[in-house]
Amino acid sequence: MEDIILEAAKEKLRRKNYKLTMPRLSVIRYLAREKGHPDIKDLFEGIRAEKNGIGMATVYRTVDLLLELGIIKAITLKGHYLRYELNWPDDHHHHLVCKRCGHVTEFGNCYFQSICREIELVTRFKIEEHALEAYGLCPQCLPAGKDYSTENM
Amino acid sequence: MEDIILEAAKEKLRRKNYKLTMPRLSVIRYLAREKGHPDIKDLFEGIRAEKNGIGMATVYRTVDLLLELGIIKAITLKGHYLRYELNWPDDHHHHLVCKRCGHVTEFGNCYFQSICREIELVTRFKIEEHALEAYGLCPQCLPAGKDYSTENM
DNA sequence: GTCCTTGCAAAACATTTGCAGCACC
DNA sequence: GGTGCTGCAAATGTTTTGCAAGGAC
Repeated sequence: MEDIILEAAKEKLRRKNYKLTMPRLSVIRYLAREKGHPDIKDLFEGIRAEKNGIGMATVYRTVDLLLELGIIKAITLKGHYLRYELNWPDDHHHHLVCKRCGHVTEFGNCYFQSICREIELVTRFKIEEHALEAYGLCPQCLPAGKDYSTENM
Repeated sequence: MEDIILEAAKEKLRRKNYKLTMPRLSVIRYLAREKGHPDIKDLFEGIRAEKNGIGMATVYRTVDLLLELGIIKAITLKGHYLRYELNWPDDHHHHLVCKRCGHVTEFGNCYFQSICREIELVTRFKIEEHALEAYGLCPQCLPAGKDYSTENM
């Protein structure tokens, strides 16, 4: 699993004459291991904990590079720092965020493509990508006994 | 038009013993006038230009308060600062951002409610709100002669 | 008059840059 | 041995806080 990403990453780096160095490897490994959509500080602290000596500046530079090469993706959630995840091929999903504990879950059902052309005709934009985030309460934070009705959207 | 928001704002402020002061009024007026989804710096500079003397700290505090009272809303776009807009009642829309010039357009077609319950059943979350952002090229930035086909999403 | 609110300055925090030394072909 | 990469420290940029003075009610 992780190997697919790693091989693809090596290839993308090589193609632009970048090296697969320890910090770069660490960031990819960390993201492959931690499914929790860490932010830049989580990355820094997590990597520093396992392998002392990495600097904050290096994490910023590494993340920028991996983003640019499409090896990782950034997700933007309401009022928080950017969070990062690996960019698996053909993995189209969105995020569901618990307003109480902050836990992030992924969901795949996305019917945006089906209305995309309609919006393109109305706005005359050419749409290239999109992001959808839903906010609510996760099963753990949801008081027991309440049902799952949809309102206030 | 603007009066509706202003009256609602006054009422919400009064109810919590806050006053309708000049900076608060300026932020509301600025957002009513400028449709361009300004960020915090735009607000600061725009307001300072018309009425000298406002401080950055005040803009931060004002925006926080107006957000808390639901008088304005924040929108989170990829890799940029938070942007703000007035919170009109019953106005459900999303944003379409030009990747080249940064221009933000609104669109109203949103069929997320119809799949919301499906996602709630799968994830066991209770969904309370959502945000959808689309990124692409606006008509001005789109090279002439190209068509509006949908791909790479 | 009483609080709340403000602007300014300073503090705290986040991000970027410059650079000498290291690591890897 | 040349090139790119790193960690550190310093510079820069952003947000928050403390506080005395001013303003809304």
